[in-house]
Formats: sequence, C-alpha cells, structure tokens
Amino acid sequence: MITITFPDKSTRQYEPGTTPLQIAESISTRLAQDILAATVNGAEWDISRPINEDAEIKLFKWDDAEGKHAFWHSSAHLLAEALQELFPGVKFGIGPAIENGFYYDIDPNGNTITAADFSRIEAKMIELAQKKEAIVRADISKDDALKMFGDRGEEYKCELISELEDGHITTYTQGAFTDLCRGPHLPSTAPIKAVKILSLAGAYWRGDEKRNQLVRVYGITFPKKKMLDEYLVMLEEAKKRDHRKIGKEMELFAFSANVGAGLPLWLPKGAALRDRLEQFLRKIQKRYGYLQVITPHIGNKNLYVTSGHYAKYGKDSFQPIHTPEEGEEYLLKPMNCPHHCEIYRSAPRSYRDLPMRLAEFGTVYRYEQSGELHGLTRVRGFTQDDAHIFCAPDQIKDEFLKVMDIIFYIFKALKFDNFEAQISLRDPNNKQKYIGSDENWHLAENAIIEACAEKGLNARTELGEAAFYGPKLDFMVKDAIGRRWQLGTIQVDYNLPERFQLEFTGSDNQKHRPVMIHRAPFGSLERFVAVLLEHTAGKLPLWLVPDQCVVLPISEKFNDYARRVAAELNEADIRAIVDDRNEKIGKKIRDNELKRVPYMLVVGEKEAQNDEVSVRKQGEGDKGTMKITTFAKYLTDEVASMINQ
RNA sequence: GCCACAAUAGCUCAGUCGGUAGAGCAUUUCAUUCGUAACGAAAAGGUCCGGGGUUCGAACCCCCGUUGUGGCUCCA
Repeated sequence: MITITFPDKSTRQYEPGTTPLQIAESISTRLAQDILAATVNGAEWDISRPINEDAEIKLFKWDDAEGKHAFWHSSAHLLAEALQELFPGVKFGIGPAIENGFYYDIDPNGNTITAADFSRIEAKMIELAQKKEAIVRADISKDDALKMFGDRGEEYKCELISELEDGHITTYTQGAFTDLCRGPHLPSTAPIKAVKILSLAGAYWRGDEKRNQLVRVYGITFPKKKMLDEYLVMLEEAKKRDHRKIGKEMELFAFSANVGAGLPLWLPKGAALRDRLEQFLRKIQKRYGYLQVITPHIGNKNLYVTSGHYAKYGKDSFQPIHTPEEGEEYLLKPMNCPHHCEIYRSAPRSYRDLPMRLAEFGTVYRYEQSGELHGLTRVRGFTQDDAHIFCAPDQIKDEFLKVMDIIFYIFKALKFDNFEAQISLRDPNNKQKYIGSDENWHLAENAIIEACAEKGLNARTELGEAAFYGPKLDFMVKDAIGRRWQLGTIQVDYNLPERFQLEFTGSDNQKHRPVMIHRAPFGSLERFVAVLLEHTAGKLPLWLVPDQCVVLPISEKFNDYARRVAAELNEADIRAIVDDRNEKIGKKIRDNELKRVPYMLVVGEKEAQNDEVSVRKQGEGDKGTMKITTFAKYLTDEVASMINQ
C-alpha cells in the first residue's frame, strides 16, 4: 500500500498504481466529476496517471488556475486535432494554455485559414470532443520521437525535441492526433462542451522576429455552454470600457492622421483632467521635498552620446534634427534624465544638498514601432511624471521607500487596488546587454529587493527585464480586457552619475559619486489616464471628472436661474455647466446620465423661488431638494474627503 | 517592423451581382415651455481614407500608400 497525504495533512492508504481520479472517487463522486488536474509531490500530474509511491497530493477543479490550465491545454490539443483534419498538411508549433483560454501556433503550409473558418473549426472541435476519446500519455525515446515527428514533416516539433533530454520526453495522443507534450492533460476530451475560436494573429516561431512567422489561433473553451455565454457577455462589456471609446465620448483626446500616428491631441476637457492629475501629484511631491524643474524638448546629440542612450537607441529613435549651421545635431528628448543630470551639474553639490529630488512633467518622444501603437497606452509623444533623486549611496533604500509611499498613496486615492509589482533584474547569462559594473548592479538590485521586503510588497522577480542601465521595480495594472500595462516605475541607476561625472563633497571634504533614482508614479499621464478610464468605465472620481454637475432647467423660462446657480457653484470652485437646450427634462436627464455627469441639478419654479436645487445623482436617481449653498458644501466636502485621506 | 483584418455623414453602422449613396443618433430651423432616462415636423450634412489601375461604368475588383484593430517582436 502507498500513503497519500492531502493538503490538510490527513492521510489515506491506496494500492500502488492508483490515479488521482480514483483517489477523488474514493472521497466523493462529486469531487471525481469536478477534478481536472493534480499535483503529486509538487509535480504536475494527469489525474489518470498512476501513483506508485507515497506522495503528497493536491487536486484541482475548474475554479483553480491549475484546473483551468489542464482544461485549456487539452483544448489546445483538441484544436490541433481539428486543424489537422480540416487543413491537411499544417505543421504544428506550440499550443499552450494561457490566462484566458489557449492558442496553437501553426504553419499553414499552403492552407489559408481566416476568420470565416472559425465556425467550422468550432464545430469540428465539438464533434471530436463528443467522441470522448481518451488522452493517453506515453514515454518515448528521443530517437523515436525525432523519427515519429520527422516522418510527419513536423520540423518545429523536431527542433523542440532535439533540445530535450532523452528519457524525459512524453507524448499525448487523442484519436488521430499525437503531440509532443509534457502535460498534464484531462483524461479525455469529453468535458469540453463549449468552444469559441477568438482570433488569428501572426507570431514568430519561438518569439524570434528573424524566424518564420506562424499563424496563432486563439480560442477558449468551457465545461458548460452557459459559462461560454457569460464569458462572451463579459468580453462585450469590457469593450464598452475601452479608453479609446470613452475618450471619444467624453471629448478627452483625439488623434489625427495629419498630425501623425501615436501623437495624441488633448482636447479641452482632457487637458483640464490632466492638469488636475498634475496638481494632485505636485502637491504630494512638494510634501516629500521635490523641486520642480523645466527642461527643453530637444537636446544636443552629444548629451545622449554621453548618457549612452544614443549608442543603445540612436538608430531606433526619431532621427537627429539638423540646424542651418553645419554639423549641429539635436534629438527630440526620449527621456528627461540627461537634462536633469545637467541641472545637477550646474553647481557644486554638498552632501548637505542631498537627497536632491528634481521633478518635471517632461514630454518625451520615442519612435515606437508602428504596430505597437495603441490608443493612449502606447504612443510616440507622451508626458512622464518624472523625477530624479540624486542621493548618497547610504540614502538609497530610504529614498526608495519614500517613493513607494507616494506610489501607494496615488494608487489608493484612485482605487487601483489590483496592481501587481515586478522586480526586474539583469539577465545573469547575458551581461553584455547592460552597461555598468557588476558591483554597482549588485548594490542596486539588493537595494530594490530589500526595500520591497521591508514594505512587505509581494513582487514578482523577473530576470532579464531590467533596463540596460539598471534594475527596476514596476507597478502594473490590467486594462479592461486583461492586458497588463506598466504604470509606476522606480529605477536605481549607478551608471548615469558615472557617465556624467556627477559629484558631491562629503562631510570628509572628499568628492563622492551620487546615486540616481528614476521614478514616475503614473508612468506617463497618457497611459495613466487610459487605464484610469478603463478601470472606472469613464465614471471618474468626483475630484477628477471634467463636469462635476450640470444644471437642468425644466424649461427655457428657468435658464436664467440655472445660469445663476452654475455661476454660484463656479465661484465655489465647483465645475458646473448648464444644459439650456430646448429639450424636455427627461431627455436632458437621459443625455447627462449617458455622459456620466455625477450630479444633475434640476431647477424649475419651486427651486427658483427658494434658491434651491433638486439633486439627482448619476446612476442613483433623485436625492431631494436643498439650498444651493448646502449642495456646494456637500460636494466640496465629498471632494476633500477623496484627496485628503 | 512582421502576420491577419478593417476604413462609407460629426457618431454608430447598412449598402445585394460592379450600374450615379442610405438609416438611427447628433446638428440647424420650426413647433412646444414641459418636473427626474428619448415629444413632434422639416432641412442640411458625403474626396465612400488617399493615389494609381481594370472596366462603357468602381464604395464594391487589382496594386501602392495612410490610418486603425487583434496579436507577434520591441518598449530608455
């Protein structure tokens, strides 16, 4: 007998060769129905794969990420099986489960697959799933695997096999389809009841743009039809929260092909919104001892040769601007740091001046690849809420912690509670990608890791994701359809101070080199506004929203009173407008509800006589009548409570 | 940059087989003066993304470009 230990540390005895599925059956039939995947001694395990020794076991259902993962991984194989039948000759790349569904990369090998084929593919997958064929795991030697896939012309699979270690190669087969795969998988395709092919895209083989581009077929499957329907509804809802749509509706920003791709135009309401965000940040930064500076939008090319940016990005940037004078070259500034280094250098610095925190809402220009541009989240001209902190090496951690405080304050004020943190370190196997000494990299990386530990921040660590000049801590937030965008960033930099020969005089009267911290809590105003719009579905917090209230006269007879109300509110620094269109009150309410104006103030004869307004809250309805001054105080207090927490 | 797809009125979109361009909303005018989610009537509104080609004839077919969308690659 073998002893199986469950997560709650209880144990049971089973015959050797018992499968996780059989173990589930021994507990309850319901569990046996729901179980999709397992781990055995921490290793991923098919629920139909025998266990031959004492083991700790975990069972996973649909609600567990591991359960969905197995379900979608098997679905990817089902997709491949369907494609193999419908498009003979296609060659297969890889087909993993992803966060929402799965994909399979294929070389069409002469076939053309378009969106018009989606329903055929879905139908074929359902047809195959209904055969309830077992998904069978098999061990295979490297030579046999190479022969088997080689005979079928599966060049991509052969490439993968050639890099695997003999003795650890497995295949999974269902029906006529066999795939090179590590698993784990469902015992059969039977549980796959609902299928949706979502999209087609190009994807380079092994993510290398120098290699073949394959066709990536994205799909998602569910154990119940109803779950698919709900998912599709959710996707539709998410599309309504797209910041590009909301930005247009709210008249915040626009693009023009005449101005150029990726160059946003901020409309009056959007510009005012941005200004409020800037004021909000300025106020906090002042509290933390930041000094505002202003620098030009261009800089001499030599500045970027000194900084190292020209060598790294010169070819992929907007090209130098030439002057009438021969030999002069200027670059649109792609970042603010070199300018700030020059500000630091403008006077001799003492240890008493440090930390020196130079802040600027600096507009920068980067030549992003055309295919990368996306609304306000990826643009070619944008404004960073940038600052550079120059400090002594022993001040790094303390400054780092203070920056984290600012970022947390902002995220809290704007209710970004689902952010993720990522520590990006150097790729230890590819050091030539980075500039700077090993020693400095160690110092900087440790400063970040220690600061996160001290704050209790649960950050993911990624190797090879660091900037070329230093490691960083990034804060990411998801958009409406689950794409991750980086917002805030903090980066430690030993290299620029070196390159710009920055110095300060220490208490020992010797010259020392400062360390630099780059930081931007919003990241860029553009991306931040975009993500904010998607998070709030355009219902911006009261203190940020363009129009806080709209006065709605019952008829044109009360337009004068409505204007007086708005003027009084404006006096109290409340953003109020008047809807004096010749429309019925129901129409005005509907339109302003759809425009997401937080408060509507209905005024007619009763209100005009008593200096009152009838208050209606967006999405909630009638809130009763009150004096203008009472409403003004109510709204002002509400705003104050949001930003002075 | 690469792959795939798209672009028609201010917005959302229809436009059959290649035969001289259509709706709703918004706008303007008229009528109405209204009490908490759409009153009515009329008018105006088009470089069918741009350029080239095929054709007696192109919004529609072909080529080039621009911009956008979904991915990939990239992201100082």
